[in-house]
Amino acid sequence: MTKDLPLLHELSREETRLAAMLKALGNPIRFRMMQYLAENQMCITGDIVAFTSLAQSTVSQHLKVLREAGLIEGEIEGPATCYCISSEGLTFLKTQIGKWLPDCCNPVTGIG
Amino acid sequence: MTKDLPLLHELSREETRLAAMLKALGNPIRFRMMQYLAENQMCITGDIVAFTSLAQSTVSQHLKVLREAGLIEGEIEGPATCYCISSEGLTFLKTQIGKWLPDCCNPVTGIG
DNA sequence: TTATAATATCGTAAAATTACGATAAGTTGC
DNA sequence: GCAACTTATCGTAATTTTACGATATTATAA
Repeated sequence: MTKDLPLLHELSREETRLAAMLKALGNPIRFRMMQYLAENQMCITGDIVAFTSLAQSTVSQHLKVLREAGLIEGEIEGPATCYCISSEGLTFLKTQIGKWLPDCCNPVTGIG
Repeated sequence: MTKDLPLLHELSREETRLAAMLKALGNPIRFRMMQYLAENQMCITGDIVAFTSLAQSTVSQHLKVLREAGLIEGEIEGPATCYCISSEGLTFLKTQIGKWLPDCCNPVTGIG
């Protein structure tokens, strides 16, 4: 599962999680899905399928990527699955990005 | 160049740029390269090649991705190229992520 | 001009991602 | 039990990404 990076040292656990989140969000469709989930608070897979005009299996696959990255949470609601944005995940993302590379290019002061 | 998203509406210009940055940073090697550039303020391609144990052409390709995402800047210094983190780019990234999905899961208060 | 040095680009093979249809798995109601 | 409904997973083709060696390209020095 964990591939060796051809670098002098590995990323920390937190850095690895952050990079995985960034990778998941780097896909425009998943990026847009997150926005849709935020707008609607929560929704079921079928809503997103209707929203995207993608095949149901494709949407389910994208949701799996977002879920495994810890960006969304899914709960079974009867025959459907109800997805919502993971508050913990989004907080982690914003916190980590906010303090990322602090010695360089501070976003408030511009000093770095 | 611009692919149509199979979604009800496209991403804005800023959202598209943000997604491209996230995609570039989603690769662990490029993520690590950014850290290395931040640690060393700036460095030439050869430094990163020695740092990573990747082929020179591969490193050059990754640097191109980071540069096209607006995350780093390269300046020709004699026969070499001197790279540094783009202050504007990193500021954009942090600012955009900071205010992304504001109606959901505020990182400070947790209300949303 | 020639040689050296550093990097970018080209061509290509391997790996990963993306998307789809088909199918399986689960829940609800009869 | 069965049928209807929703979603997840499987198998697979097309595309993209990644990595490499080989080859330009550009700058410096003699």
